[in-house]
Amino acid sequence: MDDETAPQKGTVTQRAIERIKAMIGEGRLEPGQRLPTERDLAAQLGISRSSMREAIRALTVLGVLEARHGSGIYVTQLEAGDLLETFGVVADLSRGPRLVELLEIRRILESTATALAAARITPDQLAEVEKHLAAMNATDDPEEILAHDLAFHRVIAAAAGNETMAAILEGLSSRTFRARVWRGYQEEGAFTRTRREHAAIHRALAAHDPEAARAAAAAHVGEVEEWLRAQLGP
Amino acid sequence: MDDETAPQKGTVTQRAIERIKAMIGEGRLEPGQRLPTERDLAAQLGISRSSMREAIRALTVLGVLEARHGSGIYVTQLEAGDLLETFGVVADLSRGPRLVELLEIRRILESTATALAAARITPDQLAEVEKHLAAMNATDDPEEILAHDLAFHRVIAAAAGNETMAAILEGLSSRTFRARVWRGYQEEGAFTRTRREHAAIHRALAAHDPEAARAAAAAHVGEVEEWLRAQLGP
DNA sequence: GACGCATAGTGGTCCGACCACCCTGCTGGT
DNA sequence: ACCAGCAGGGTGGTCGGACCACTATGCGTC
Repeated sequence: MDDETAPQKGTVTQRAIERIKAMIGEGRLEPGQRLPTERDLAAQLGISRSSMREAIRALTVLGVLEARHGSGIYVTQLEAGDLLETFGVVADLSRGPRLVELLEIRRILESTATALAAARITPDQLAEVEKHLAAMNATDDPEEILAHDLAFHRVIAAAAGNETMAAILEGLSSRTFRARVWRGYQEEGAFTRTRREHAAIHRALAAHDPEAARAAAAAHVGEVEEWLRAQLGP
Repeated sequence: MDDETAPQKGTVTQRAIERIKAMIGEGRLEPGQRLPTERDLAAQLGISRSSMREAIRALTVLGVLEARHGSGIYVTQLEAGDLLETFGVVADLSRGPRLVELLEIRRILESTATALAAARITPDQLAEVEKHLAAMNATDDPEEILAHDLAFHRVIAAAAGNETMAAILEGLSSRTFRARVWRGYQEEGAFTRTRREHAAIHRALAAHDPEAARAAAAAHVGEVEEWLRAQLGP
């Protein structure tokens, strides 16, 4: 075995990325822990600081590491939000048929999350849902409506009790993604329908009726899905 | 307005990443297209080649760009597989309660995908499912069983017709993730139960019975989920 | 004891050089 | 005329060093 001198697979930067990921996976680096300096890390792996910086940058955008200027490099808490932020990138760069696929996934997850929320939601959380519902119906500013719409679903996802699912749904509802689809959808006077659907979701949540919540959420997303499918069609 | 000279938000590298992402989002860079050279790009944005390289590396690990040594930098096809490869990183670095959450998501998506597959699967695809099913039952080598198990579900996900969902499920079944959970699960003699569940899924697919397929797949993943939940509990 | 400043250490940026690889076009032969 | 082989230029990959911007620590001062 000569793994001592020449592994030599791929670029050095890629190898550095794998090495650091492995350290975290093996538990040698705990969440929140501070890493050695860039210079030390580069020396340890026998590569230049430039290459090490590229590796660190890559792991930073993946949400695994966090660099604090003047302080050091730290492992993130490795929570769902940290790691799944990149999911929003997928939504932002997707177009055409893939947008429909993403909405289909959102429909599946959102309906399940809403059903779970119906069973588990607390009075406080329900009050917050109602707050955003009221705010959404009290204004005509599309920006404000969109913001409260996002918050409405975010609270519900949080109430479902699965942080990972909430993070994914957050990515699937990222500002640019929603804005792109919402614009055209709302231009067709879908406001009243949207309000009716939101009211139905809220009713199911308040009644703690999971099946009704699932149906209402699925219909809510499904409406947009159908509209988008028609847009892309002939 | 002085956005001409000093946007100055975040690091220059971060800004470069956003700029390139924006170019793709606005359609100024098409999938498969070749970018200017690192040196030219750096000059265009007024930054050093080092910083530009970090930005490119970051977008490379995100699956947005692809660098070919000696040839140039290209935009990927931006397909689900390219962009969601990073989803596997999440699965690899997750532990404890988050593993259960990931399995819960996999149960939801896998059951839906299997139901869709039951309605849409072609004879050819069904034959491939049977091939892996037979191969899985014909050996005792855990490695081989795992490989055919993965392929079994991969074919089903593909038959569901949603490439994005298939890519996510692929990430949720990545080698290291499955290996870590499967090892302990199978050590408890779950082989026969797994085989029975796989047979049930195949039966539902062959009968083109979506509801039966959904139930069988949900039970299949749910078994592992329950086992893992028990492992983590007291 | 609390405040403020000097200082060492860290990540952020830039530069210039060289290497490894790919592609093209030319050259030489058949 | 055609094709194989080679040589060159262009590209990403790596390296080393220098300097800047920011943070945190500790010491001195009040």
